[in-house]
Amino acid sequence: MPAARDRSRPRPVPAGGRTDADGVTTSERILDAALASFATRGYEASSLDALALGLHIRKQTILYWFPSKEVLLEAVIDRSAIELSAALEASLTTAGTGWSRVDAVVRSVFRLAARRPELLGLVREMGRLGTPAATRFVTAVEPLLQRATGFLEAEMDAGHMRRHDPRLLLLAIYSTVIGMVTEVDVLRAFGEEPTARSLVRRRNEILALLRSALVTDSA
Amino acid sequence: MPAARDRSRPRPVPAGGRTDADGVTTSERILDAALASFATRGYEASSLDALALGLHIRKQTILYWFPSKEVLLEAVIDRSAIELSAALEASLTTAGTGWSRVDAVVRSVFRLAARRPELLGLVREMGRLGTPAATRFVTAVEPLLQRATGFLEAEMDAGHMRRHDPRLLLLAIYSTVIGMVTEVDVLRAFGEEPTARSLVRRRNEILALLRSALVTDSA
DNA sequence: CGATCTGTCTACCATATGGTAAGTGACAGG
DNA sequence: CCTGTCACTTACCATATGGTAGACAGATCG
Repeated sequence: MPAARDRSRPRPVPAGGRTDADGVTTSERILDAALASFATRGYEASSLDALALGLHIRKQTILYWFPSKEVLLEAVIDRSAIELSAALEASLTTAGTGWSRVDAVVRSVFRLAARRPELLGLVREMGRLGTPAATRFVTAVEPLLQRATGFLEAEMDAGHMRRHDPRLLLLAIYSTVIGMVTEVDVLRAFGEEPTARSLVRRRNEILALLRSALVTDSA
Repeated sequence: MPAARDRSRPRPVPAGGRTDADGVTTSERILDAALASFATRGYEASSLDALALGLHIRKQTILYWFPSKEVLLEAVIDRSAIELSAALEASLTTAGTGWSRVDAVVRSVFRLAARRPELLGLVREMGRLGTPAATRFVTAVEPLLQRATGFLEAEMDAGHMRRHDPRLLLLAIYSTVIGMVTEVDVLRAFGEEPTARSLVRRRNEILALLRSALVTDSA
């Protein structure tokens, strides 16, 4: 028997529903589809009807699990933030020190770009969604930022990396990587097709660039 | 008497209209407002009614000058591409050689970010607008890309810059600069308020970063 | 077996949106 | 002065959108 849920108001943060053939709950399927659509078409351009159509479901079912489109967005953001954090945390804990750590994180972001591009697409969408949504996301990822700036600062203090403002440096790295990974159309304009091969090339280019920008003597 | 215009179909690329107190034509005012709205709220989220309201004009006036929302978008893109190209071309011709040239271009982009943020906002929006619109924009800016890659390649050949794939390098620079200039919310999350002061700081950070990444010996 | 609850669906609705059709006033030229 | 054109408006319209209300089927449980 699943845990009892609030009955007065529908349900704030649902996690259940009828389970389909693969054992995936309805609300999960909705979240997946919503993430994909928000990340590519954008939030405003994604209609609940279109979402429902793609899921072979009626719009009302979506509104049953997520009482409004905005709540759905928040749920998508929260889930994505968790998944993103988990992936990065994992790569952080297994990584070594110094440059190899930066290397590992960048690689893991590109791996994510290959495996779950929607996640990074959503990150890129954050900027457009404006303060409320973006704040929600950033808050969730905040601890990661702290760790990262702390690490960079330590490396600079130790003389392993050229001195920069750690926050701004991180911001620059973030912009570069996200851009290189998500701006498909601009990429195409630069003659880069969105293939796996091209992705690897871009990853290596960024790593080379960052390395010459950051590393002072040995790794 | 203004030049005669096509009478059968309304008009493909208008440039006129009644001139307001400051001598600005209606169609110009529409383009201005549309650019601002597209760049901040996004294309899909910008409604013609809202646009018209802000201009103290009826929606039909917009549709009189631009027969559809999409045509309006194209007009905005075209005009912005021209303005952007002009600004960059100008900074390119007055700039020297080697690193100082890169420096000059980056500076001019940041100057643009301060003076006409909507322009860069629109550039950022291109990615989301998908292939048709993005293609249009890129096509218009293409010659600039050619010049830029050619320049980078020459500098690398001359040994003034570390060797990288010029196209990918340019793409990385583009991503970084655009991100640093437009991602206000993410910026805020990093503790950077969108002030002029902060903009200068970010500019200098990027310049320092690029310099250590690119320059080999002397400038 | 009957009551209840859960998940989904059908039936609507108010509003907003892009767009069409048909005016209306100002003004220029014959 | 009259006619036509230009710039802009009022009147509509079809469609799409997010959301509400309520029915209905199946499971669960007393």
